[in-house]
Amino acid sequence: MREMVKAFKALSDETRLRMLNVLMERECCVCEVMQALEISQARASRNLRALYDAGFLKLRHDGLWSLYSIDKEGLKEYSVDMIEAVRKALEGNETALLDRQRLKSAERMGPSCARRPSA
Amino acid sequence: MREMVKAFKALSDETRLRMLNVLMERECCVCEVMQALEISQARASRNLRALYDAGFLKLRHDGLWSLYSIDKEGLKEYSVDMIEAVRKALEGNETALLDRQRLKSAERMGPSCARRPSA
DNA sequence: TTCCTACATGCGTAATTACGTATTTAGTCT
DNA sequence: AGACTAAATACGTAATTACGCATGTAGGAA
Repeated sequence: MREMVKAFKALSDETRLRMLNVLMERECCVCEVMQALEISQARASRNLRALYDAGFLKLRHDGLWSLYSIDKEGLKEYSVDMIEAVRKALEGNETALLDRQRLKSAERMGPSCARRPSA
Repeated sequence: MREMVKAFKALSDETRLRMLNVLMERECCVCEVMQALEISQARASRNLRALYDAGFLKLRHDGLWSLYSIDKEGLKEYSVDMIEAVRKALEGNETALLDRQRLKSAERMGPSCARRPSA
């Protein structure tokens, strides 16, 4: 769950989407991304790391360089069917289970909102 | 592009993911969601609206009630293959095109980072 | 009309996020 | 060793986001 929030948060930024776009071309070092997007080095480094932490990028080191590339498996995790992905991310989650439970019991108990129009 | 950022932003919040989880059960009015998640009315209303604005929910009004339900088509837009979804979201985008161009021309011109290790 | 309910929203505040600048860390070379 | 380069990060700041509280809006019933 926390994982999924982090993943979506990583994708909800224009700079990082542009980075994915560039990395689709090929594996890049930080300064290539920085030049391609015309952003500062610190900004490139930080945003690449965010994508990496969220599981969307692979990282390998070659001497002085940090080489980032797309982790297709990481991206695909949320690809097949987002509805199912959300459900899966929440189904082991205690809070989410309670949410559903409370929704269902509300059907029987008729709380303050019992007069809800029938679906 | 702005659309996609907004969509991911809407999904990058625990409250809203829990809402999707509950709405998978069935269409709900605001106060049902509010009760299921045990959150305030204002919070429920605002976060449902955020999901709606991002294109993930459908909304119909029945008298006094606002009934939200999952818009499966909206969710599926980002479902088939997220890699392709990102690419599509960016391919008409001028900035993104420039990003790619700069990346490619860097190969030829050998800027300050010309000594990048071969891929 | 008046009252009640369901929902939306304006406002202020606290928390989070993004970024630039400057610095640090670490690999490479002489 | 010292110089140079790629990348990471600490710090301060501005912008954004999420929320509670209070209020506003509108449908329905009396």
